[in-house]
Amino acid sequence: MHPNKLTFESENLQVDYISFKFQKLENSTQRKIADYLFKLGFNSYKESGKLTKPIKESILVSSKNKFEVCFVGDNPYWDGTLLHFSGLNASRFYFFSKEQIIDWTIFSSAVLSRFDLYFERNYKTADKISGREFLQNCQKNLKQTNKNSSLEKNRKGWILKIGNRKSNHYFRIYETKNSLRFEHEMKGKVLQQYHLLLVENRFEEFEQKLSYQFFISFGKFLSLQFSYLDWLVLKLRPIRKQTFLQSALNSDYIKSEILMTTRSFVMLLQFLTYAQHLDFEIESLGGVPYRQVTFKVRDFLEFQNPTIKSTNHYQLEKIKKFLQQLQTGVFLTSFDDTHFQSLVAIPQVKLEKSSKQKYWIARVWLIDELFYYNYPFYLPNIFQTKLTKDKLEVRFKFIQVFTSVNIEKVFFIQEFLSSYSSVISNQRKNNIKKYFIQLVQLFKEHDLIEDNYKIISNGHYYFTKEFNTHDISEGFVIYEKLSI
DNA sequence: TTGTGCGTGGACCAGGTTGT
DNA sequence: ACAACCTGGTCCACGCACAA
Repeated sequence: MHPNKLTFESENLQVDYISFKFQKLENSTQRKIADYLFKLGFNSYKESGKLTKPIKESILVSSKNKFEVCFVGDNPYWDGTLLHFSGLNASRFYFFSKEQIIDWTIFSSAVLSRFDLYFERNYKTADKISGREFLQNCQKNLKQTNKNSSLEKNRKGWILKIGNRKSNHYFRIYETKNSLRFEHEMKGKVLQQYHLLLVENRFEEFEQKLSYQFFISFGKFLSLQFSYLDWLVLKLRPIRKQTFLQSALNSDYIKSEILMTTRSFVMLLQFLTYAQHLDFEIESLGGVPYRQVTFKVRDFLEFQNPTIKSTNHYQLEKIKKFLQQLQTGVFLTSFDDTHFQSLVAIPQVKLEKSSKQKYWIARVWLIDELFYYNYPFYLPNIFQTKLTKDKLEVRFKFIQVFTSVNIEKVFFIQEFLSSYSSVISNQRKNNIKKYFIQLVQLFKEHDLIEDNYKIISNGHYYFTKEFNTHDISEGFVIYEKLSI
């Protein structure tokens, strides 16, 4: 399965409601549908849409059947009929659809009219605020926009309703026993486009589109800094609109501790970016397609750092060592995501000197899937230049903190400075702080961060619109901008 | 005079809201 | 549910100011 494909299963989305509409449903057709669904385990009921408290009448019911559907006819302002599958009934019906045992000719006069999905976010001990406080905060933010919302308490707990029930997109976030449930209700024209995908069994596309819609919709009006939305941030990063920078450095989530030198790790990041644009041949090893890329070692050196001569023996030697290290897999553990780790596993590296020419040629096998991977981060390549030790460490630290899960990025400067084993002068400390600020400016120019920051003083965080070196002696905070 | 750059307003679209 | 209506946002043409 393609890693960039969103499926309900991979995204942990549950189907919670499905309904179909019939512009005109004859009794005979209704009977036929009821019979058909009865055989699949669904009891049929009917209701009148006119009554506020509808009475459920049986059409075809047996105690053997565990599921049910409801026909709603006799509507005000409209003389069609709706067929509702609620909760588990919907998820059962969708299961049958995916197993391709639904005979869609029975439903030929029906159009998909509503589809609900939900995501369940379990409470975690690290959550700083309660679910209720989170909902209150969400509502506070929503009030500043023109979206209408209401926060109510029902017998199960608090529930935040967003949008108009009648509108095409309606959202509810509510408490359950040990989770928050994020529910999205889709209706109308937007949904009707997907009707064909469903009845033609094009589930990959169907689920891809609806999952995408689900994440984007929630992302549009929720403030992502809350821990209850950690799952959403992870989903949105790879599918957001990324302004592609020239020679962007693509990166996945990097661990807060890496077990190698900064220079080697930076070289790996550069190599992953470099390899994207190389010519290749596909070869299969044990059923898995690999890309065999071939390149001159000196070309990679030039890509890595255009300011040094590509014939620099010392630098070439370092790259060769690095390439040989690649196949040992020591780099993998520096990435947080296990799936990504498996993608950057490199089975083989070959170095050879062409007999006629004088340059070294490298052949590297990379998993082909890696090249279709939607990286969560595309960053300016801030390493393509000769860097002093301090500059390099600062730049790497910056990338490392930036490629963390939370959209709030906290830089502890004091801690960073004290990690130096030797005593460092105040002037040097000052320069280090300057390097950090330069990077903040650079990221701001690339529109990768919001323009409000925080500075840390005596352990407290203060909002600010700008800062300079003496404001950040303890540290500072920036916020990643997720444009969707 | 001509070309460039920027700011304004109107057309258009998508989306949500309202009335039946 | 549907159509009519409203709204906010984007895009582009147009025109103005300014420099070459």
